Amino acid sequence: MFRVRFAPSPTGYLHIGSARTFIFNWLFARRHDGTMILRIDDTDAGRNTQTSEDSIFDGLRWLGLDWDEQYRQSERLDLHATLASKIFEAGHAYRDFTPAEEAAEKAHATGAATWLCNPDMRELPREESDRRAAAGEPFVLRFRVPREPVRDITFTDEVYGAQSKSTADIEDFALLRSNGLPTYHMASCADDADLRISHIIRGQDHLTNTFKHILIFDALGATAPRFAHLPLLIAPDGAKLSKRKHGPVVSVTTYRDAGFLPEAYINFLCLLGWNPKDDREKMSINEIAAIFSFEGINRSNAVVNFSDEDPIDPKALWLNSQHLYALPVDTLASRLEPWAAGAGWSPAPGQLLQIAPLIRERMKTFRDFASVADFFFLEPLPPFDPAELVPQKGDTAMAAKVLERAKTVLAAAEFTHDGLDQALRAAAAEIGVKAGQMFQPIRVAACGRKVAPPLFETLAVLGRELTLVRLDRALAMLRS
RNA sequence: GGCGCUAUCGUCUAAGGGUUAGGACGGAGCCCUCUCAAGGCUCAAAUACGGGUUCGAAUCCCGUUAGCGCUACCA
Repeated sequence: MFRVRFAPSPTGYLHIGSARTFIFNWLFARRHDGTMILRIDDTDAGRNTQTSEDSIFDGLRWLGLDWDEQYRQSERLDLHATLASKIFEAGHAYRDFTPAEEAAEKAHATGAATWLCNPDMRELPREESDRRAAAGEPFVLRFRVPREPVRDITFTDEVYGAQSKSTADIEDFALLRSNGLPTYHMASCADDADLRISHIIRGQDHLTNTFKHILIFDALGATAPRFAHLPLLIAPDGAKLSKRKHGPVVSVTTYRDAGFLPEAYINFLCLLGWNPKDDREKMSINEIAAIFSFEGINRSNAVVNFSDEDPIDPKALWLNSQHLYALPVDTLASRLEPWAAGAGWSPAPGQLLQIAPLIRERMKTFRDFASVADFFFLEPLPPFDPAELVPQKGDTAMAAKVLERAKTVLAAAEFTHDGLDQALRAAAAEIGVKAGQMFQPIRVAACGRKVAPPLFETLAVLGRELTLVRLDRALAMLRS
């Protein structure tokens, strides 16, 4: 039985890289009927905030992906302490009484040179260590990285393959801070062992940490899980995505607020660093879950292609439009409701159902809804330049003639696609203008602009009464 | 600095010894067409560099360069 976990630390909002990590874990769990665990890694009390935790849940809720078990690291401190002392008692860790300031100074003094350990502390006799601890002297518990002799720590990453690192290059890292709280390495491994995590799927920034983690699992007498590291998401400038430097593009809420379909956004994220090995692009999460495997994950970082002018990756936009188009009309209509309300409109029952098919291929995201569908809801129309009413290769007189003729024809025509098609084409022929010259003034009169959905369907939805009112108003504009 | 990882069109990627190096987004053009979209077709666009191994290298090896990561009592 496979068990995986997503372990965010609540120190910001849900980052898109974190969201992707969650998704890949979820995919792996669902693919293998495994268990998906959400664990809040909140051992750094100083940096955690409730707001951040809320925004992580908000983000996950929007994505619509579930999990099976949930834990909070701060509620498991006893376990961490117990396992840390187990490591200490087994001789795999020692107390380092060096004051924090002094340690920082020392690290500074050596420049950026590799710091391995403080031999004085590492070799401190147990009796003295016990005595000083009993006297209340603060200490950091450090892992005693085996180095006599030096040996290689190895593991096989599911994505990156065979990995190896010499213990000569691993410093004696901290397990417990001087305030008694576990470090990330300690808490994470203790929980992973206790929760019997079978696969750790996380960002590649943890690849080198894995050697330390294997050391901890060994010291604990636990079998290390399998590891799968994911290539990172980076900015176009090659830097790691950060809020400070790149702004809101790194938050999933940006995409939610931009009117993305969560399923499309998930699709987009999946295609960053993973591919199905065929040419499929638009896929549902379930389609992906059915074929997901580590083999499809590549090893180089992926750029999220945003810019100052456009904070959204064009491919994400395209994928969203594909998902939008694939939505059944009634589903689309109901998804449109909040956006109509957000624009301040109150659609009549069934109105969105009529509008949806006319605008579905004209929206990249829901945010386009307001600008694409406004004329269905605004009455009267916002002011527009009467010159817009003039057709190609025509003049004001032609516009007026067209609108006059349209009035009489539309007063009688059947308001369906075919009825309007026949009536208006016949009218154009009668007054000697081209079809396009006939349609354009009517479109502008009815929609308030030149760019709109196809005329016949649009008029059919608008209805005879409103159409005639707008034709009259346009005619009046022309005459004034 | 040390250690680790990575390197195919602008971007996401396919091709794991033999291909005119394929697809997608974006860009350009054409077609379709009542405008705009959508759709169809076409074009431009890549194996970082240098050495090997091999009959043959994007693919394997070494080096260089570049990027990223780790090097905290952050995660």
